[in-house]
Amino acid sequence: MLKTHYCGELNKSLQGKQVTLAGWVDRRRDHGELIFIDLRDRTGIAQVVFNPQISKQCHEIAGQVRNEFVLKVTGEVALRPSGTENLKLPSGEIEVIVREVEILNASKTPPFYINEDSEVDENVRLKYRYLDLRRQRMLNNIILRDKVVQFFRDFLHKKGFLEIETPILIKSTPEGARDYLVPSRLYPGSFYALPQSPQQLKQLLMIAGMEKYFQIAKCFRDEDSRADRQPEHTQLDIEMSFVEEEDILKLMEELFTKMVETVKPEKRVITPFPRLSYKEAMEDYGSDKPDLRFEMKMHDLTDIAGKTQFAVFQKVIADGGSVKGVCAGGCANYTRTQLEELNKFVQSYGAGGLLTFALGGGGDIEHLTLDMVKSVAAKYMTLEQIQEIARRCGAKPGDLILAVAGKTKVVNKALGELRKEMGTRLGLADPNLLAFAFILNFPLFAWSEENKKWEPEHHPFVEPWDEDKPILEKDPGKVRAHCYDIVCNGYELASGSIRIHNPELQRRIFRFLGYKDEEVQEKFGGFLDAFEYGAPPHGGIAPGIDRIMMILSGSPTIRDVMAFPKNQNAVDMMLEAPSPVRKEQLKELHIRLSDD
RNA sequence: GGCCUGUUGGUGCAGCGGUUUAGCAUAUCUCCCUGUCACGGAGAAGAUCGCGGGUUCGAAUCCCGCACAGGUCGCCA
Repeated sequence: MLKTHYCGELNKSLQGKQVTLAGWVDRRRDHGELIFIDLRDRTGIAQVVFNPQISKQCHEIAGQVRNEFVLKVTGEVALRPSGTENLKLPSGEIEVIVREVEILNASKTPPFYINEDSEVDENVRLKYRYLDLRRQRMLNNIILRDKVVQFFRDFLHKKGFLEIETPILIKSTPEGARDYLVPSRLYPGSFYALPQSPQQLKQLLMIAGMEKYFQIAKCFRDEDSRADRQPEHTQLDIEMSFVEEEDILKLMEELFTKMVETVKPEKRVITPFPRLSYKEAMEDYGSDKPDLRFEMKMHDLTDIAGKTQFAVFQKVIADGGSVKGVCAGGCANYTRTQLEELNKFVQSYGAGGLLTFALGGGGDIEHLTLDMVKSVAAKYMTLEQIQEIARRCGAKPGDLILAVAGKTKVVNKALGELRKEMGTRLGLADPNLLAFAFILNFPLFAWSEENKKWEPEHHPFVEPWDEDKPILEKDPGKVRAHCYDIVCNGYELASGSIRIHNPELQRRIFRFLGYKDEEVQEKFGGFLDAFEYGAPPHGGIAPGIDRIMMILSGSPTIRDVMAFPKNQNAVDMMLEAPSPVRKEQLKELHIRLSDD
């Protein structure tokens, strides 16, 4: 090794020892005679001092050094002169008096600051990702990620899981996201697909008798990116045999609770994790991934609205829509401009507009009078109706009720987003709280307006509830699934289900979904055959590691917790991928490009 | 594909129709400096204001188109 110690591990106990450090110049402070250099490596920063009276030669070299030069220095660890200690640095009580220095490599001036956490255009950061990763915040994220993954591995191994790799070149499946395809050289016109998840493979591992499987699995989806979505991401993929829904939930609760205790003990977790049905989540928060760090529930006001003379309400209700509201505490004094901003906000999610009731004055809601209420709808409503709305929303004078009327789906989306927005504006979400929750009782099927048929809400291998099996074909919308999500702070962190292991039931589901037998055989044949050979009851789940990291590290995007992410347009700015390939490569793959 | 926002020296920002020779901070370069730690001081250099049109006596500034980026809707079993 070119070094005897790491910068971050230097402290008083090494006083008088000779050490050799190697790392990057974080900062240089040149006082003409004395030169101080903050030498940085993965573990931290150590101040090294160049004194011409100790070594004239070293001092001269230090004079030529610039930021990000790679240095090897040897010298004695010494206590800093009294009064010059730097308490901000872990190694701030000591410094290294340099007697030998070697420039291992020079560096160009970096295109952005490495040594401070300033905003930099993300494209520049991504192009020079290797420099971006030198920055403290990025390094911390990478180190935290390592700890988390290490924890998962240890935890699951202790629970008797086997870590098993599954192939990356697999078969394209018809449903779900768009596949990334890989052309086959040996079979003209045929393609492999990259896994959207190792779903079928992990189920086959259960049939193979592995009983408890996990994998840190790369998953690929050729869909548009988002702040929390990338073309490729990593899942902690888990599958177990002989389990019921409750077993998986218990395991996950322990996994996440202990993970946070281990890697981020300063974060608060509420146990047991709250359990919400999908229906409750949608009704109370307008989302299947509610941010439960604060309450501010949505309340259904449709029945009260129906009794008013307000035409907007009448029309919406006649069309089968709903009216819902939330209470923004203490916001009655919002200005016209602020309200207009919120109005625009809900409109951007497709709502017709935002209806507000500002409840002026003080006291309690029983003493409210009409002239204390500011709302365009007030003149079409009685005081009693407004009071009823206020009571239902839990509003008191001084509060602002925000209501949206329209199609139920739009109302949920728009008001749900507004709820989150108000939570942010009012600082309701405790930044140290990780509000985990299970979302349960998903419907097995959802009606597709687009395709005019029932489609699996999750995927076609999900086990329906036993008591709902009789009505599977008769009342498909009512069939509940053994499907569960884990949400945290407004993100979907994991999704899983108990799978169908009975081939007869599986065939029945496919028949119901409108697949012809040949079609099923062609698309899932190899997979389904396996179920004829003693498939154990099994189920699993797959937490998204990148999203976990986003939340744990407080990062605004998934890109900040991945070493080498792609930008929103799925381009790797550093490697410049994707890129055209040579004609011969295409020819070998039997691919000809079309002109359009 | 739609919508919103942004694009000004290396980086981050200001300027939003006319003394702006485009300003500030920081980085860079030169010189000075023995206790700094976001060291300090003096000076210098560095920008066809994303691209292309248009409006105007005059455009970084207003309008249109395009490109790129971010956010989002659709999409993501």
